[in-house]
Amino acid sequence: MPDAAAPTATSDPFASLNPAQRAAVEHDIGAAAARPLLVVAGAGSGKTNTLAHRVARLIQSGADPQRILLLTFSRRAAGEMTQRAGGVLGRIMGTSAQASLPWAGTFHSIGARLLREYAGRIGLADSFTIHDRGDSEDLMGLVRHEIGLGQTAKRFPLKGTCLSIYSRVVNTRAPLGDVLQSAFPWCGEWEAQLKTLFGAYVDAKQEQNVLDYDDLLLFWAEMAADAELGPELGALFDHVLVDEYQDTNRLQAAIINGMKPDGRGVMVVGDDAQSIYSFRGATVRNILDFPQQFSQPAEVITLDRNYRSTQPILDASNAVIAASVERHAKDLWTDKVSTIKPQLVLIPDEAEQARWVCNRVLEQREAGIKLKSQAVLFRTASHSAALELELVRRNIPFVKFGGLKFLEASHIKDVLAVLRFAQNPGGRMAGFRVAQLIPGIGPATAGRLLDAVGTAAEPALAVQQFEPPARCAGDWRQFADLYRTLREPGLRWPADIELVKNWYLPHLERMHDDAQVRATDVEQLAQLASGYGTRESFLAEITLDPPEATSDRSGPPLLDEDYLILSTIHSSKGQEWKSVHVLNVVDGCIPSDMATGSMEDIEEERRLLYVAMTRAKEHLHLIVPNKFFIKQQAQMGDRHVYAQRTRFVSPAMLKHFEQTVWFNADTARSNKPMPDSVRLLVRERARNAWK
DNA sequence: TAGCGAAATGTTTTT
DNA sequence: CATTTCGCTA
Repeated sequence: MPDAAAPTATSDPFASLNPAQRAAVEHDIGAAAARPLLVVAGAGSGKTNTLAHRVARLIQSGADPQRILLLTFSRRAAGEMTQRAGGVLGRIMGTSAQASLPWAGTFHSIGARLLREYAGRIGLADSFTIHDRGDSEDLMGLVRHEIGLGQTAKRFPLKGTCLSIYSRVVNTRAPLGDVLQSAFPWCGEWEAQLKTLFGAYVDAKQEQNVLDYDDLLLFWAEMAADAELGPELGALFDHVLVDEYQDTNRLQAAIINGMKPDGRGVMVVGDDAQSIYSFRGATVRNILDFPQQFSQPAEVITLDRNYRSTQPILDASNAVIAASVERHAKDLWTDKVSTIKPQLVLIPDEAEQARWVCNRVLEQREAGIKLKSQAVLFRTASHSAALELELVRRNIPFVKFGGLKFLEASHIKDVLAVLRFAQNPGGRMAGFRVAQLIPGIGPATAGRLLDAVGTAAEPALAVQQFEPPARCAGDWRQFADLYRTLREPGLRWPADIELVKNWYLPHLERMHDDAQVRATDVEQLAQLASGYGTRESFLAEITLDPPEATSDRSGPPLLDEDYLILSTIHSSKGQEWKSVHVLNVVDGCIPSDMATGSMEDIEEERRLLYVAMTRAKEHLHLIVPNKFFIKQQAQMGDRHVYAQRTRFVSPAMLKHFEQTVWFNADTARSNKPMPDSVRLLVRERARNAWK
């Protein structure tokens, strides 16, 4: 986040704040109880900084850091906030001691912690494991199959769709019928069957002692709504601070409301203009309605001074967002003058787009902007494919955020499944996967095994005694021994993962040609694991906060090495760069043609473009390829599509942009030859990365 | 019933 | 196009 006014060492650490930020920081300090507070913080308005100062100020005025609940969007944000608050605190108290905020984290991770602590009280075994999206889908698929929805006369929604519907129902707290009508109209006819399916799905989860993402919020909300537990939970915390409030859903609002019905000590920060997670059930209504949500009205403070971008960039961004329908009105302003307007670059096609971006990135690098200070943003992970090829061809190192995850690789899933099965023998998805790693064991045998384990008092014993088909007896012995060891109480983490690794590697070798590469990943996972205290916390954290960046073929960039940032717009949230390129700013990509169904969808796409644009500090380029390649459904095959500039940049807004038309990047290159020195340097670096 | 080869099928964003 | 699902054979 923007370092608004980076506080300098002065007698008053709050002197650097502007009046609005200061008002937020000082809100009801010294009063008997803080009234609820909504801070509407525009992009780049020093939101993180303000929140960190607020936390420091609370602690300074006597609040107990152990009793501050700080809910952030990602763990990275939580870490940043803790660190900054610690910094401010250090200056106040004259110590360098870190403010330790034990209750800082995402809704989901805090939920997992609370549930673990309260498990006994709500009839949950505390050995529960958490299903990630993939596991949840698989379980949904299994249940779907079991109750015979697989072969209905007309096609029944796929498991992924079913899970999306279920998740939306839970997160929006809306009746199934409404959700189907508004978000999944083509599934409307299946309402009754879906209801049965979801019931069975919930039963399966409970039987197996597993929770999915939604349960972490749902169970927490249920506790908060309980007459006895709700007040008890609320009493754990004197202050509840929520970041990125525009991206919370109704379930999350209910959690806050249940814990703090009078809104005492509740402070939320967000920007309705940056709400981009409605597909996850987030509703902009949360922030719009917040002022009236509690038994007493909330105070509202608006931060509209932007410390990030130049005025021309803000002018263009303001123009884009001004067209949206409902919002807390605010126009961002700054005193950063500049004569450089954002560029709107018209380009023939995607290949030229990739070349143009590479040229421009290198040019800017020559001009002193490090690769790390430049980012390329796009709506969909696959939009960067052509660019990635070009970057690799030119040996420009990059790291990509969003899109495919480490966690989704099958070999990583395998290893985690073994650990999960050891942690929670009732978790069938994990057990099912693990058993089938052994050659000779398929779905049927695996099913028998799980039945045996499920009814046994001592799971390890059941595994020992299980009799698989004779031909896999040897492999089976090895697994049974591993499992027994993993279940032994004396085992000290991370010894577990070493054992699993040794057992798994031979299987990996047998199953995959590229076992080498995969083994490296497993090794990496083991490294990661050693950073956690227990198997339980490792499993919980890794599913709730997976390592997010994937750096493909350009080689693993060393930490201190310079590399370009590629990111989906969603993953770019809260970040900033000196120079930002936005790819495919055309109708069909932004707004995505998947999201042109309702007006709300389109509004969200507009905000998405706004978020992308407001990431830029000095240089902003919106690139509009005239023609782009589309991998369409079988109907017409792959084909080129002629695209229009996005509808969100209307003709009236063009005055805010400098338009550039690029017919052919080859000609362009001969006009502006790319300096050889750069190419050589970058190549050398890339090569050195392997030495 | 395991495991392989053939056919269909569908594509956003993420905790 | 690449993954998942289906159906067949050993």
